[in-house]
Amino acid sequence: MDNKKIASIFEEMADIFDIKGDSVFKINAYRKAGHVIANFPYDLRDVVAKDPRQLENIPSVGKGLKDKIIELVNTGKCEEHDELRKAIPKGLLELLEIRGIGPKKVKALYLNLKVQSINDLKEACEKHKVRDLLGMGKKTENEIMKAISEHAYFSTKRHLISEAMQEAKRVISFMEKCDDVKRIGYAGSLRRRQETIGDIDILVTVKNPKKSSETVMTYFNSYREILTILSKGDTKSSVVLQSGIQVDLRVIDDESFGAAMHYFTGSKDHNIKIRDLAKKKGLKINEYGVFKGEKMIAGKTEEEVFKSVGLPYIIPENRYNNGEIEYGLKNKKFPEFIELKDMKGDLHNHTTYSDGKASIEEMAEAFIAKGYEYFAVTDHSSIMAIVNGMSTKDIQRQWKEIDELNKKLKGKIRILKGCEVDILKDGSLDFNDDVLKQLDIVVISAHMYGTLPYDAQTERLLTAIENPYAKILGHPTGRLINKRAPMEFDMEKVIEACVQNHVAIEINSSPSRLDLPDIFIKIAKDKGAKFVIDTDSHSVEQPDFMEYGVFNARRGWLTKDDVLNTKSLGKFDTYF
DNA sequence: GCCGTTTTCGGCCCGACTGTTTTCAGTCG
Ligand SMILES: Nc1nc2c(ncn2[C@H]2C[C@H](O)[C@@H](COP(=O)(O)OP(=O)(O)OP(=O)(O)O)O2)c(=O)[nH]1
Ligand SMILES: [Mg+2]
Ligand SMILES: [Mg+2]
Ligand SMILES: [Zn+2]
Repeated sequence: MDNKKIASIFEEMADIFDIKGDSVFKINAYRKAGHVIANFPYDLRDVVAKDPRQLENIPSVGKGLKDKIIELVNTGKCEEHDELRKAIPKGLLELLEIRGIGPKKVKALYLNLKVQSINDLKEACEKHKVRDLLGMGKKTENEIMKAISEHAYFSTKRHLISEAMQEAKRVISFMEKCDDVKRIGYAGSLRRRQETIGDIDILVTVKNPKKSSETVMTYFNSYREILTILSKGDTKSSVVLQSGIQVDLRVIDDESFGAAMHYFTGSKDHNIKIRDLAKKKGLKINEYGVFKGEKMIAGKTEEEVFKSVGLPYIIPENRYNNGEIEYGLKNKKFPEFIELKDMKGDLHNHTTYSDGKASIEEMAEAFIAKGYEYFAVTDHSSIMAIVNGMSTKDIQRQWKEIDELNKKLKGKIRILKGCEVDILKDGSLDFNDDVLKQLDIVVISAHMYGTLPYDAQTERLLTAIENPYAKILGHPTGRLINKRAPMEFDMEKVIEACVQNHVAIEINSSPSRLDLPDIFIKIAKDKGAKFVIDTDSHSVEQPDFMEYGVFNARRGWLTKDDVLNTKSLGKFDTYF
């Protein structure tokens, strides 16, 4: 019963309350708690074991949910949840996945037509029974049919940020060709640089909405990659692209740029909190501006919006209502978070010596182009035979090549000798000490035995971290977004061991890893950890991934000083 | 169900689009 499971139970309870028609505020409370718990960095099992009263300090958890969490942790289930599940057929919940179908329609379809699954719904539409229900008609039926086939065709998974970003840039360059567009930019989770992206949100401003919005919308809907147009109005249109990703376009008066960008960047929880603050000050904030009565008093820039509620500018990466607003109100100023330009090197990369696609020299050229001072070559160790892991002979041959290249590239870049050495099942490392002690950089990574039980996994990682040659803990959870779940282990213990043993924690920038995950970065910093931000490059293009790691580091409140590879050679090795 | 610089009750963000409606509910952002 980990945090994610507890969160999903509260979210499911919210859905069932919703279908039953319970209080919308209670439903929101369950949903919010689910969301907070899914992103809560401390393991609730530990909180319950140490001091269950602390649960009430979690925002959105009060007396009621505290008891439910305790029940879930101790017994593995929750009585009220079980009763709710019995109260409705299981298949009703999957109906909510269909676009345009919400709790009210689910209830009506079930009560009137005995619809209990997506299949039932499809049949009901085909037999034209849905159109007879109150509030539904022929068009509703058609839309549902369309939405069902879309649901069957496209995966419901969230998108990698790298892929969403590419798609967004194509849409934006198309939209830029429309003369009526004044300013354009991506918003939503993409602008917040969230680890995964649900859809692409794009904001367009125009000089004269009355004159231009229709033109802009029509132009948008002519984009050749569009599969379906979901909606089209004066200010807003949603479409689905051939690739299955949804694009939401919002068109607003350029005078409202700041308020619109703030609204559309979110997150939703951040927006709600900001609007609530405004309300308490006698103001109203929406996407058009900040209003005192009828009068717009701010909204040209995001800074104005924040200022109206007493806040300094908050970077998009941090807009989650998970502490940034309280901090801003109190301190009026944020730390200077790390930036991409602070990076001086990359300490985890692969070459043709294992599963990389480029030679050491080609990688060196790629990093020189980035303006770095140094990079480490860290190919796989021998147990990773499936990715051509290196034997001792291989790595010795590699050292020779690095020595020669370092002579050749002197003054341009410095290549460090390293290895991504596998953590074996017992926590020992996959090279002997003779090899390890000659390396500048030892990244220790677990690629195998990812499904060991919680305690065994924790012990294994601790043993590896305590190895005197270990320098960097590579992609700590081992997750592959949408493909492989993170390993289960005691994250707090692992972080603490890294701090004690002076092992830097990697923030792996590869978009399918993003590991250490963002939610743990801040608690690791608070425990005194040092970090490296690496790309784990396997080709000359992948050094570009660095920005994704930096964005996550910013979300984790890291400054330059927290990250070793913002320092020059010789300035960070003392940590290891 | 949660929460408190209007503290233990009475609020809880605010708005666009669609389809069906004759004034708005449902869904979504
Ligand atoms: N005030 C307010 N703003 C919202 C609400 N829902 C969405 N927004 C704003 C903030 C969101 O970041 C933005 C885009 O909505 P999305 O549904 O696309 O969410 P977002 O991009 O944050 O995450 P995603 O990766 O798409 O799931 O619209 C809401 O209920 N209230
Ligand atoms: Mg979005
Ligand atoms: Mg969206
Ligand atoms: Zn690697």
